Amino acid sequence: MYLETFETIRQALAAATGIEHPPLADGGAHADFASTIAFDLAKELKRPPVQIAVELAETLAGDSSLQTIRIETRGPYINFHTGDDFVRGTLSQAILPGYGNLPVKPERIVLEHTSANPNGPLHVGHIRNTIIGDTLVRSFRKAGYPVEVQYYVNDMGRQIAIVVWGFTHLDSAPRESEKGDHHVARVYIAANREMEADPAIVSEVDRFMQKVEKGDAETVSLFRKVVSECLDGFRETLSLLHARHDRFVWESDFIRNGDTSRVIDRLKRQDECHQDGTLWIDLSAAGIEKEYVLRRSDGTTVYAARDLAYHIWKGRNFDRVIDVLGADHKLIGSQLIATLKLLGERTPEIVHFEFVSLPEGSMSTRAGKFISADELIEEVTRRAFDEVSARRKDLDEEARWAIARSVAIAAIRYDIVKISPEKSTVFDWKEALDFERQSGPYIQYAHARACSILGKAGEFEPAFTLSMESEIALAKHIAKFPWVLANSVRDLRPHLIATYARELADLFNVFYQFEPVLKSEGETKNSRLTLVLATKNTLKEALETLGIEALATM
RNA sequence: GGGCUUGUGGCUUAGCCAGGAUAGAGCGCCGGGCUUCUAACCCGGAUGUCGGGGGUUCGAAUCCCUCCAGGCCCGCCA
Repeated sequence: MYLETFETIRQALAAATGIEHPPLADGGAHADFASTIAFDLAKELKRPPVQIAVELAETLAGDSSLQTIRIETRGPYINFHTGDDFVRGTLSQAILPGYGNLPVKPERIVLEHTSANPNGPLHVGHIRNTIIGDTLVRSFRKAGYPVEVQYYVNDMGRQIAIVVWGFTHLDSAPRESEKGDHHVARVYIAANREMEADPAIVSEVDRFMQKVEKGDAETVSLFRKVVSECLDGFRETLSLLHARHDRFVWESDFIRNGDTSRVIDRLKRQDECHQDGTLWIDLSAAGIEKEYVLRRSDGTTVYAARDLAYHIWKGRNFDRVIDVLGADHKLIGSQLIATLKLLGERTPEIVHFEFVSLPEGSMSTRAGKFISADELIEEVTRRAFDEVSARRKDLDEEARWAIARSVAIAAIRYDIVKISPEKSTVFDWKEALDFERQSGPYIQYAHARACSILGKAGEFEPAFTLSMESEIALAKHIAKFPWVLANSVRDLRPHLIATYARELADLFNVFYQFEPVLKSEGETKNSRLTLVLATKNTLKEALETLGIEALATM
């Protein structure tokens, strides 16, 4: 109802003023919708905006498409108030499964996220990428787009060569029940220590890199083995976080299939391409002064070259290419885009997020300075179990663990997604372990409360007569869900969904506090039950878009 | 040094791109509310030079300039 009503008013405003895109916004505390168009016209008509607003309001009142909308002016502002039909329309949509789904679109999207180097477990910085990426994937799918999710496996970088050196030169047996990614990290950290002590090892690592690029079978299989071991660990962690990739794309494939040398050959024909030892691209025309090196003087390619091949492949197979990358990739992201433009290829839309650091400083896999996602999940789950156990003595242990696991992921995902990606953050255990307001569990709890009421109510006849302030406010917020989803997808900003879901839970809790449902009667009871069902459904859809389970009980 | 980015009550933050009506929340603090649909809840109170300064505008947290502070980047790493 929100999107439709918004459009109706916008068109009426356009018709009344002749302005093609009249300003119209959410009315906030003042109204359902509001326009400041009188300010714009005041300058043009050289008349006071208040007068213009009054006249415009009169014209709009005569518009047949706005019959159910109350129009008033407040000084120069024109405010629009929706009526009963808006609430009725909203609730009848919101009680249906899949509420918020937007029309199916033909554009196919490939979205790449996480793509951490397989040299150690995912840590609390990496999962910011995962959670932003996965929430975007879910949002896009709900918004009607077919999406393929890819993980780009950097399987031939220097870090992996270091790991391989460690596996072949150090005591590298896995420990009892050690996850593959943690095992790889241990060897990687040890190998780095050895390298610091003996710089001669660097040339041995270089040899591994040359051999893998040439396709030396034994070396390739060594690389594959350690990378696979690490990826198995990643998959386990990602699955705990409810993030799923459709495809893992291996970087080395773009060497083997010739795509990398093909893109370099194409670039050689460009004036911007220079070969003086290294092969590099001059992107100064795009405002980038840094040389974009694609090939080393020893003839091996660098990451950037393979990344170009990967992006060309994505661009040719999909209509939109979206990458979620850390802010440290901003420069190379713009270099990548500038080079793809040079070649006339499709360019990616890149969502950058800022770093997560620890109170003692930035994280480093090499130095072993990080909090792994696995540790985080384990600790938060333990705390959630204590919390559930304290509240639900009626449940057996297995049931409590099940709720705790779900609550823990809700807490983690929400804690991360609620912050705008452009803010750098310092990881804080206290916040990670907070299950109260502005948390994932808080929203899950509102959903569980709604489920509880509906479970006790049994069958009922939908009704739409709402009159209390908290009822109307809740219904009007439910109306905004498709609009918020559309904005989130348009701006590539998943945290809008997080904010929305929290506000919805807030409004439901206020309604819950003041208006009894099961103890009310007749039309009022059915209307409140309808409102509770609509809320439950919207909370569920919003939570699932955030990758959080909508628990029926907790 | 250059580039990008962030700076909003004690702490965490929304709002900024597409400028408008008293700057929203949460934590913490103070005071209330469970024989009532799950208190992971709700209500009330105190707390703000929206980093500083200048500018544009009828109007600036929002746009521009400048300064200050934090983060990130500036590899033949990825």
